[in-house]
Amino acid sequence: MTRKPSHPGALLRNVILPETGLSVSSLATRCGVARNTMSKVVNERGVITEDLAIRLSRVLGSTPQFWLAMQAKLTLWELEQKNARVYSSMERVQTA
Amino acid sequence: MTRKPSHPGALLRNVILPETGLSVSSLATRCGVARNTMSKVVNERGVITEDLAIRLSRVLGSTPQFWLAMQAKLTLWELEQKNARVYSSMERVQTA
DNA sequence: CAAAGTGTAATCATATTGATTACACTTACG
DNA sequence: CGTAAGTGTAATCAATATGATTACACTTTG
Repeated sequence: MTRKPSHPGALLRNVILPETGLSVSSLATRCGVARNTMSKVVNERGVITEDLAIRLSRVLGSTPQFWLAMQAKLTLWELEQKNARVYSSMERVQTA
Repeated sequence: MTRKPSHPGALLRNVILPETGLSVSSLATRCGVARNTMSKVVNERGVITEDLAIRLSRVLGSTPQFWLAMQAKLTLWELEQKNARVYSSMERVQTA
């Protein structure tokens, strides 16, 4: 049981926006999404979808996989917490 | 522009199911999902969600990230094809 | 003051996800 | 033969997710 992985929005908010000098609004505009959508992500109330991962990578210059992997770590962690019972009841198949 | 990445279902269908001797039905049961859901994935008409990635990793013994990464490659490829115009119209921010 | 940026909420249309149910087909086996 | 198990597939449905739009109130900066 590890610590809760950080939300991609934290990286945007704490590092990338300050570094680039971009505002939430301008990042949203550049990515072609609503300001609201980007604000939710930056404030850790929204999810990085495949589409947004591509858009962020185009504008900010990393790979879509980077953003998706960061989001996946968090989503997987939350799911494991929520469904721990269910998951741990499943048995591993013998690899032969 | 690379070739279309293979669907995770192909790996299940061509390698893992034969290797383990599992049927689609029994894999579905072990994973705790409907037979229908698993059949769609195996026949490349369904998506590996985070939840299913965890279930598969529990039963088959790889990491959720493995299944998600494989799915993501395909999903990203399809998105890039579909929205090529939109994505290529976005400008990269100067890294300073 | 005014303008720009911000967080946030409500609403809405659309899409996704997965269970359920059903049908038809094949294969194995008594 | 017939019966059971496995299969692909489709329709339906409920629950959820996603994101645009609109709106409001607040802060900061010129």
